[in-house]
Amino acid sequence: MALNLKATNLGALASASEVIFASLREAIVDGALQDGDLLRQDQIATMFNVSRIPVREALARLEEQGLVTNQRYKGAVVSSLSLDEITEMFEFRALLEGELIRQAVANIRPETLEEARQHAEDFSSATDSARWGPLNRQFHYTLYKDCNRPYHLQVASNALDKVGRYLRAQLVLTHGFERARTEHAGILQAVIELDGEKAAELTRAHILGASKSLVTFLKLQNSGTEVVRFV
Amino acid sequence: MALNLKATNLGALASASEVIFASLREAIVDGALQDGDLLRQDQIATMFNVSRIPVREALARLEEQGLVTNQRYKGAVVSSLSLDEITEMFEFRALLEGELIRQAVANIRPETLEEARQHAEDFSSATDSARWGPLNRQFHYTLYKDCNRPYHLQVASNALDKVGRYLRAQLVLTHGFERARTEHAGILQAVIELDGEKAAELTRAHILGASKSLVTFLKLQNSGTEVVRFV
DNA sequence: ACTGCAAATATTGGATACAATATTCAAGAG
DNA sequence: CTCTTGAATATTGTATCCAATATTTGCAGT
Repeated sequence: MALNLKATNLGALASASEVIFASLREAIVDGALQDGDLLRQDQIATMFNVSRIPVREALARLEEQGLVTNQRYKGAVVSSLSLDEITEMFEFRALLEGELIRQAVANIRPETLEEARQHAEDFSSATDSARWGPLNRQFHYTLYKDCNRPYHLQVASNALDKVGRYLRAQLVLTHGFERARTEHAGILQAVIELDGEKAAELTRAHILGASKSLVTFLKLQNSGTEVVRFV
Repeated sequence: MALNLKATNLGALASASEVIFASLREAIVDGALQDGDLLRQDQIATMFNVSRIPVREALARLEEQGLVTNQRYKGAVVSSLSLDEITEMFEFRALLEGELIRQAVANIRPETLEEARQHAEDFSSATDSARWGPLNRQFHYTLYKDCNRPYHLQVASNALDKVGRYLRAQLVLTHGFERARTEHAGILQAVIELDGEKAAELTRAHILGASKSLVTFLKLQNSGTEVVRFV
């Protein structure tokens, strides 16, 4: 008899440390926790009603991802990036995501195209700026989906996580949103035309353009005395 | 009074979990621990004369790096890569390292050139095949050093770590060593000529060529019944 | 012998307890 | 008052212990 159950793999259910890791990660990526924020083991443990052991494991993982910096006997802080580091991250993304979309175009499926079109529309029509970041991500990563290169995708995704906060600032504070709308349309069109090279070039330009406007903006901010918390 | 001491930063000294992490990582990267090997917390803890707590943190970090796979309540095993995954890793390295060397050539310093020349020579003349892996790495990463892109470098280095074992197999078991000698000379020459584009192209070909011969070799092995442990 | 079950053992995940280090604060010297 | 210094407090790193789960072993029935 074929056992027809959608068996959820119980063994794979999340452990406490996994839940905490995912939760902290999300908070950092989308800005609920900000650069330099101190992460106290005890405080986090209390929030999740666990001991510090799984918290420490989560923090170790986050440090390995570069989202958190640990100082022995001092504690963990949310990593912050210098202007140079931000610039480098965007260059990295341009290199990698350009390649991703080129490969994806070679294998693109019609459903993926339709899905991407829908995401582009959702992004365009979103009025709540808090949703721009995730919708932007969905659009791009849907297009990359068919590239058939899981490791490339994961590395790209990690890199995006590290600048997620800054990217949101760019969308919200530098008219990045309006520009992204038209640039997304261009990328989508290139993919529809199955022109991988063009899609790659537009994607790189999209990312590097965002970087440029973000850096310009941050330089202006930095010339003031106060650190700006863009949320 | 100026206190004239060479102060070592005590706070930066390694914790138990860091030592264990580094140790396990090295063992995995250079093959002392092999694909599928089971890592028992208790056993490792005993070896380092500590409790399981720091071991668990080290394993969490290793998992985040992809060198180890954890199964809840079952344990951690050294990650193994399928042929497709190996192929992808080498493609990734080709993309990234090509870019690294191009950027490095643009900023290359004479000392770096001299150092790379020396490493190429050391590699060429090494008779102990156990040293080929590290020497190969030194040659390439010396050339990348001046690229001024620390994040790119770190990601490339992580990717190399994940295939370090397989790369060693390629050098030792497929005449990769002889080919690498001449290919290194070509890359070095391109860098000396400050031809970044050529250096990048040769580096990509070097990596993809190694991938091809490795995959061919592994396919042959896999057609047999036994898993081959190449050390 | 082989299968199915249950107790025994082994192993991991996490809580509690303690040691090592950092930070804060108050008292005394100047 | 300001600066130094040492005790008090806070926080992290690790050991020990217990709970949850997996694996192995022994035994009964066939």
